[in-house]
Amino acid sequence: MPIDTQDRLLNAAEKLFAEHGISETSLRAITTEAQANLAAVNYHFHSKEGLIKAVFARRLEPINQQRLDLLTVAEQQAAPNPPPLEEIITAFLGPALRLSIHPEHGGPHFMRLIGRLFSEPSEFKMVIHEQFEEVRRRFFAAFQAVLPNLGPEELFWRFHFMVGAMAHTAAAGEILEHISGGHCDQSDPEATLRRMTAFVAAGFKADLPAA
Amino acid sequence: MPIDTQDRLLNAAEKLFAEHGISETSLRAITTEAQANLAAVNYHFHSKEGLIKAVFARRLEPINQQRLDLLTVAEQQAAPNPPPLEEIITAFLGPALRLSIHPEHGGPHFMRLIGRLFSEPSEFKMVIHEQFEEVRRRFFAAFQAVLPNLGPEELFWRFHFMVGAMAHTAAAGEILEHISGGHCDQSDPEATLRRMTAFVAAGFKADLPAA
DNA sequence: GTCTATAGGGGGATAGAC
DNA sequence: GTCTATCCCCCTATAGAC
Repeated sequence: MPIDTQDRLLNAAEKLFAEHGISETSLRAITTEAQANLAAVNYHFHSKEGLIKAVFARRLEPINQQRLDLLTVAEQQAAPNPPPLEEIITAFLGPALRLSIHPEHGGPHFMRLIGRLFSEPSEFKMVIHEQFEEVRRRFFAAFQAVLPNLGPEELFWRFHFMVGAMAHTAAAGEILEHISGGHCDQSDPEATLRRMTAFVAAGFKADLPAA
Repeated sequence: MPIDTQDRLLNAAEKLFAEHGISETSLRAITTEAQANLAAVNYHFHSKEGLIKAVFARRLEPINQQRLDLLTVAEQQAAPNPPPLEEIITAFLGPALRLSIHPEHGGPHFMRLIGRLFSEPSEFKMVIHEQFEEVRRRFFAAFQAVLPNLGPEELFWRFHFMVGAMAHTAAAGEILEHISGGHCDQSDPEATLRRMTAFVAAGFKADLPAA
């Protein structure tokens, strides 16, 4: 069955935004890729900005919902204790890292987009940060529960470092394989998830640096 | 003494690129900010692309040179043993994180630019990756020497995670203070360096994840 | 070296026919 | 809902006077 024009536009925009950047992608390029008419974007999304927001909204909500669900399950299983650190980290990183093997949820294209998102100019970021509000709050509380010896400042920094490792990996795309001389294989997201979780968990558990 | 037109253009471009993004910044905005004529960019740098490359070249070479120098010193001090892990990490992260307090070397503007660089579209990245070639090679070897139990694949991934934490922090700018509710203070780069080093060093030393 | 003026192209958005 | 045609703006780059 054929895909709706609206979805073809979203798919084309997602792909081209990820490959060339948002500002670098013209509506003309998008409508050509989607085999739609130039005016279709304005009809369906009112403007380029409307299209951009729609591209992100379509994917972000499910990912963040999945994160919250996984965290909830982990918390219920461990109750009344807090869930182990590694499980919290996996609940956060997993849904994002697994994107690459779910073409029906954007696959590698959206993964690169989301990785790049964090370093976009501030105008774009503001819209998106609201989407992460609840996720940040819930996970922050979960981290505090298993790491009671870390103050909020230190904890926030470590959370930030984790997001950096994740975003950088997501944004890297196939480039990573090239610069590593073939050492880094991204085709298995579960393997990447295990590596990243091990690294990040150790970082969270690190001794406080000497002041 | 007044500053050269060429430098005013580089400074203006650096600032505006960091604030709004490269593609989003027009030569008109740059020449206005620099109080120079529109044609000046083409006269001094031949094209917008020439200006972009000049903006990066001016700052990247000194940073990477400093990294190599710090690594060399650490290696000489520790010889014939490899330098401790923390010193290698500090040699890599320090020159980048300290940028923010050196206005004469671009300060916070270039810091945000360099952080964003890694997630720019591939066209920009290719030019830049060559600049990092030697740094990557030397540091990779240094890491291998102190962490002989890690295979090249695992080591490359951890190197990658470290770069992610650094780039994400650099790109975040003042946003970080807002979203952390004031918890994260970026005004002291040495404190950030200590935090990041502690986190990353623990990550490097983490046990291998179960396959 | 620095300016004005302009060429020449591409962009987003919209009106109005179908 | 979809198309064509077009408006109007802003962009980069350059020619040529000073």
